[in-house]
Parts: sequence; C-alpha cells; structure tokens
Amino acid sequence: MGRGKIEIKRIENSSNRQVTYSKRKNGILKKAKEISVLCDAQVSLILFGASGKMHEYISPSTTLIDVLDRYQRASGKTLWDAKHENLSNEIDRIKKENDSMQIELRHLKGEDITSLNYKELMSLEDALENGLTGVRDKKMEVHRMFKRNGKILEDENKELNFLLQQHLALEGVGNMHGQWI
Amino acid sequence: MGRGKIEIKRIENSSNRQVTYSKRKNGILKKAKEISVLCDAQVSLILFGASGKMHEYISPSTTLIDVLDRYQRASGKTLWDAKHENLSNEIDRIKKENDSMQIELRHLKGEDITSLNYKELMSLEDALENGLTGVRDKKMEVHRMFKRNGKILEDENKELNFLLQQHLALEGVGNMHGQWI
DNA sequence: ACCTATTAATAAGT
DNA sequence: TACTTATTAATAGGT
Repeated sequence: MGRGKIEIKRIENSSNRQVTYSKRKNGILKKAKEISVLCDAQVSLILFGASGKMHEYISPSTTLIDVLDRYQRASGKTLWDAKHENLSNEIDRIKKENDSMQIELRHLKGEDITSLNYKELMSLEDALENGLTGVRDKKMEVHRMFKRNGKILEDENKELNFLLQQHLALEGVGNMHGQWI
Repeated sequence: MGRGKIEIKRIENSSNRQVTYSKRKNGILKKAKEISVLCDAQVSLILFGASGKMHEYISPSTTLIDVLDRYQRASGKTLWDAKHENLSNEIDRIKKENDSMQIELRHLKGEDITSLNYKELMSLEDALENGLTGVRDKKMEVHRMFKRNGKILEDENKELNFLLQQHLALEGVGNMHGQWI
C-alpha cells in the first residue's frame, strides 16, 4: 500500500528504514487502540526501533503487569520465575569465578599453599617471578623517568637563575635603592 | 476500509465484535511481524480477545523477557518485585568484586601496571616478594619432606633386602636348582 | 470462510 | 520531519 509494492524483508537503507519504522509504528499503535476499543480486547504492544527508542500501547483500564500475569496463566510460561532462575544462575556462575580468583590471589600471596604439590608450587613460583620482574622493570623505568625529569628541571632552574642574575644586574644600574618594583 | 466507514467505539453486537476481533487480530499480528522484519524492530504484542483467547507476537531472536527487561530500563517502571531487584543488586556487587580481583590478579602477574605510581609499584613488589618467600619456603619444606620420606624408604628398603637375603639363604638349603617356587 | 466494494495505510517523492 | 498522492493492503458487511 504505497507507490509500489515492497517485499517484507529488512530495509537496507537506514534512513528509509527509520522513516518506515516511524510511519508503521504510528500505524500499528493506532491498530492496537482500535482493536482494543472496537472489540473490548486487552492489548499490550511494546516496540523498540533500531534507534532504541521505545513506544508502547496498553489498553486502558489495565496495566502491563495485569497483561503479563494473564499471559503467564494463559501460556503456562513463567516470566518472573524464569527471570529469577536466570539471575540465580548468573550469580552462581559469577560466584564460582569469584572463588577461583580468590584462591589464585591467596596462592600468589603465599597463603593457603599447604595443599599444593611440588609442581604446582614451581609454576606458582614462576608466575611470581615473572610478575616481580615486570614490576621491577616498571619501577626502574619510572625511576629513570623521575631522574630525567629532575635533570630537566635542574637545567631549567640553572637557566632561569642565570637569566634572573642578568636581569638583576641590568636593573641594578637604574635603581640604587635595592627596590625592584 | 470496508464496505462502509465505522466509528472507533465498542461494537455492541457481540458476534460482529467477535468477527471483527478475529480479522483485526490477524491484521495487527501481520503488522507486528512486518515492522519487526522491515525495520529491525524489537516487538512484543499480546492480545486477549473478549472471549479470553490469547494471541501473541514476539520478534524472532528475542524473548518476551528480554523485551520486558528493556522496557523496564527504558521506562523506569519496575515489573519484577523487590526479590529480583535484590538479586540484580547482588550481581552488580559481585561483578564489582570480580573486576577488582581481576585487576589485582593482573597486577600481580605484572600486567596492566603502566598506570601505577611508584608507591603502588613498591607495595606490589613487596606483596610479590612475600608471596615468593612463602612459596619458596613451602617448596623447600616439601623438598625436605620428600628427602626424608626417601630416606625412610631407603632404610626400609635396606631392611627388607637384608631380610630377603636371610630368607633366601635359608630357603637355598632346600632348593639347589635356583628355583624358588 | 469467502467475496469485494470501500476505506485505510503507506511508499516514494518533495 | 511533515506533506502529498498514487498505489497497495486491510477490512466491513454481505453471502
């Protein structure tokens, strides 16, 4: 229904897609209102465009929560519990990750290593030596940088002092009271 | 769009209402599919007719839960109860803990230390030295234990050999063919 | 369910 | 983004 027929497939041109979204969004929201009014239907419509902007229509005299409750009863799917389970699973997963990092950290600090065997102790030692090498290299680098910066500041200082002395000597000619301002 | 124009108000004749619901339900579901395909939109449409029958459309490659999550973030309304919020908060908390451990681990391995200042590098070095000391002590301890165990085994071995020789000597009296069984 | 005159939606252009 | 309009799509009312 337009100047030409279009295929129902993703519109590649993004600005056309945006324009079409905007028009059809209005259209479908209108349809949602109409069916809910004409036919006494309970409707929930939520739209997210590619740009991320949200639009919604919920029939008057109801709420999204009511619709979702009814949805759960009608479909047998559980939204809240499923959500709950997902979160719990994620917590479990992250906690495990946490625990293993905790252990690794303690080992690197030389704690709780009684249970380790000789081979594990050796690789731990290697890791610590590598870390130590890296840190010491970095420390030296920082130290060298400090020294170099210090040297530069020192040189600047000398230069400034020299210029100041020159200046003072020249000013001194015109001011015998020892006051400079 | 039909043989006559209609007002958008509740259709009083219930069988007409039912027929119109059925037709428009198909129409709006089609529109929902179309906008999601044409415009890459994330769509959730749930319909309950006056008869109570449910129909739904959720964009492919998403779930109602995803849509509702996004809805909550976009609208600021909270659909899940406090329990879920608690779980979410816990996840955030643990993730933060995770991140800081991750960073500490990387530092101890000598990684990502460019941003550290001299003081931090020093304390990192101390931590690594402590860890290394602990690990080396433990390694030595394990090594000593191995040696001691080895000594014990060696002694046991000598003892057993001695007993075996004795035994052989005695058995040898009754068996001149050099076969022991 | 199907038919089809009629209205509504909208694609492309401005 | 808003307006225009030719064209397609949806559908109201009838069978």
